[in-house]
Amino acid sequence: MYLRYLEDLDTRGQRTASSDELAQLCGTTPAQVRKDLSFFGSFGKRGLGYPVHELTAHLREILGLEREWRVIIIGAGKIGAALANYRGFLQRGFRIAGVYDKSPEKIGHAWGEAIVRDIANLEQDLTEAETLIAVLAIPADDAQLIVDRIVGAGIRAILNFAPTKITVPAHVSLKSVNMAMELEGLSFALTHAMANSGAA
Amino acid sequence: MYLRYLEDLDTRGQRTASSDELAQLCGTTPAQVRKDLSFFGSFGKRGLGYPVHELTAHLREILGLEREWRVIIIGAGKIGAALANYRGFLQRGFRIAGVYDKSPEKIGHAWGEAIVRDIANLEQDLTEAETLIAVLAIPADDAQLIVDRIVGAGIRAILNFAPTKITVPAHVSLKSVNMAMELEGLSFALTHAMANSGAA
DNA sequence: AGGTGTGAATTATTTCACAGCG
DNA sequence: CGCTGTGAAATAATTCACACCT
Repeated sequence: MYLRYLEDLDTRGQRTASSDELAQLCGTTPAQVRKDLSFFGSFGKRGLGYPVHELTAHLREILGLEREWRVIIIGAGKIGAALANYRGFLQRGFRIAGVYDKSPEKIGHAWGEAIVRDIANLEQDLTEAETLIAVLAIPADDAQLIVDRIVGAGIRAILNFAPTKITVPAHVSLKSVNMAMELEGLSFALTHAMANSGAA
Repeated sequence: MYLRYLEDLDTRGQRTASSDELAQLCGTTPAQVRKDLSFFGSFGKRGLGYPVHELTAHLREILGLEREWRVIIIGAGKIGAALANYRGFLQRGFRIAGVYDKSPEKIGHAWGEAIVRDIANLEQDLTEAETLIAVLAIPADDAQLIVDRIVGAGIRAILNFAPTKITVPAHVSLKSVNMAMELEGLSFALTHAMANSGAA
């Protein structure tokens, strides 16, 4: 999050930013900003704030964004399409290395830059070029099966959009996004008329 | 999350579930399950566990899912399409009440059940039928502007997919999903080879 | 003055452990 | 017995507040 706003500031040519300013942008507190950043090092200058450009580079380094990551998308449905076209990915060093599906109607069709490949080729393709990240955009039923396969084929991180729990070995990182659950959270908030201070 | 798994158990005809079992399913601890549920009431039976069907109903009630929510989708791009087609929404009581866009090529075209409407009609439409939830699937640049408009028109909860911070008044609930940020989290985990225990 | 880095104090969350009910 | 509900204990996260640098 800090990186996002620091990049904005950097683009606008701002040289330094105080913890106060970053807190405002990110919707948190100055103390929080200082604690968070100090966990990784001592980047600020007393009396001045944090050097925007330098800190941006530091955070990129910390997040492992200096290299390019090959990402495969599994599932050439609507969600897969949305993800493949999402500019944010390329801009931040994530290259769509392939899109896979199992349905014959989709295999072979061009898809943005890529061509939809048969999911049967997966293991083969993954051994040819190191690909560690997979985005899962398939129905819930197939999810765990596919996960086991891609983990077996060497995938080390998964971003899951299938609305189901999936299990991975300890050496694999997993993040899940469940859109229905997000809406239910909003339903709860509306039902209980809770306060919200407008954070992002 | 509990609701999701309880519904599964209910469908399979299971009558009761212990905090141990729920913890296993949800990837948490039995103590956590009991604390969480006890916050809302005393649903379990000692020696037996929680009555699945009954608890499911309680949670639906708590989450405000007994009623139907009208949801509008703003932005008829790829992400909007993915969301409009997402079954999970309807299954859980969220009815797509309209899809809006500003681009003339898209307006008027059928779109699943709905027809893409001109975003200029927004205020009008919203006053005709109570609609409190909006899903934002538009580019970052337009986001805050649109948010101000829909909030002005009476929207009280927003699920934001635009990769930018948006600000809302205190009475409006906001959840943001930032896919690039999720991937960056995975990049960090890979770079630092952290452990992960396979939670959902 | 202006603003970081960081121990100490506070507040929140999670886990423990056990009394008590079915 | 088995398993919940819940105070008490242990951890974790956030905020305070101030020494210290520029």
